[in-house]
Amino acid sequence: MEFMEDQVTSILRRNQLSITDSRKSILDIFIQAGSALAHHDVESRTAGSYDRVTVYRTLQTFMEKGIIHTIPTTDNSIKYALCKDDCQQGHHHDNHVHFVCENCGTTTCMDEIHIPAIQLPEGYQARQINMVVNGICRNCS
Amino acid sequence: MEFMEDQVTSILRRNQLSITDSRKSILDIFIQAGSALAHHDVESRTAGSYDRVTVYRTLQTFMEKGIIHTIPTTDNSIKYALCKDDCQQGHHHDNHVHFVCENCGTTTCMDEIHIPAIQLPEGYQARQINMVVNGICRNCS
DNA sequence: GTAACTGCAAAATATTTGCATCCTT
DNA sequence: AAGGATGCAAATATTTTGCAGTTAC
Repeated sequence: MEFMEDQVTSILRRNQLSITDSRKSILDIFIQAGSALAHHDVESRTAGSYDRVTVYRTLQTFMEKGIIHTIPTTDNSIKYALCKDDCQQGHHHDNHVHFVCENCGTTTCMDEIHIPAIQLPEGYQARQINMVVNGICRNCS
Repeated sequence: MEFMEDQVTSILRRNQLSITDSRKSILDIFIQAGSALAHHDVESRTAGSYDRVTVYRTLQTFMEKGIIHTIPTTDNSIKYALCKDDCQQGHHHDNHVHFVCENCGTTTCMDEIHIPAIQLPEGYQARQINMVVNGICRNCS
């Protein structure tokens, strides 16, 4: 955990969050993972170091600060992800593509792919667009 | 419920499901609603006529038969929807746009809007694409 | 020192499973 | 009549809340 220490504390500090073990640890887990994680994934990776309630509250705090965001899924699992650009630059842009691998289950944010505009019916106003692509990822193909 | 009786029984029969009160009733609820419903919504609309477990099992059965499908959401609610074309013609096409109103919470399937193609990075294969648009719907604008 | 964070206990909510009974075919 | 569907009870899983003790600043 030492390696990412600077990046982790920097993100927390920038968001006016006090630097605690659980926050550092959970944030580090996201950075190391590089993909989206469900509550359960986070919990299992902390290996019981922190109370389940702390994990819930930490995820919620990170959500409120915009450090992580949820990814829409068709099953009932809520997945959270830390998107590279958002976090390093401190501004949140939501409109990116998410890829869910049907083989390994990994969910990744494809920040670099922009979502094409679509034509909505009369009277509808879009504020945010999410695109979720299911298929086979690079590792599994 | 008499009005939709034919349509409802026809859908059930086509999917080799026995015609029971709860199935007719729940299917009718989806047809009447015209938008996506969470488990909770279905349950409250049955007004306690059926056991909660029956609702779970019925939704699962409908899912397996392809009568309804889930819609990706960013909150933890799973929403189920019956898409007009799918159900009337018995073939399932998943690639459509879903609109979630931030004001009234209604989720609708926009079957008529096709999802534009996107360019995925090397090695990724798309099988299904979901697009979820958040904004203000026609009724709320 | 103080405000905020954490852990524990417990409540509230959501989902699944087993089994006996009832209903559709 | 037989197989499948339902209701009930209960087990399991998930999420939230309150509060006392601890920690970051």
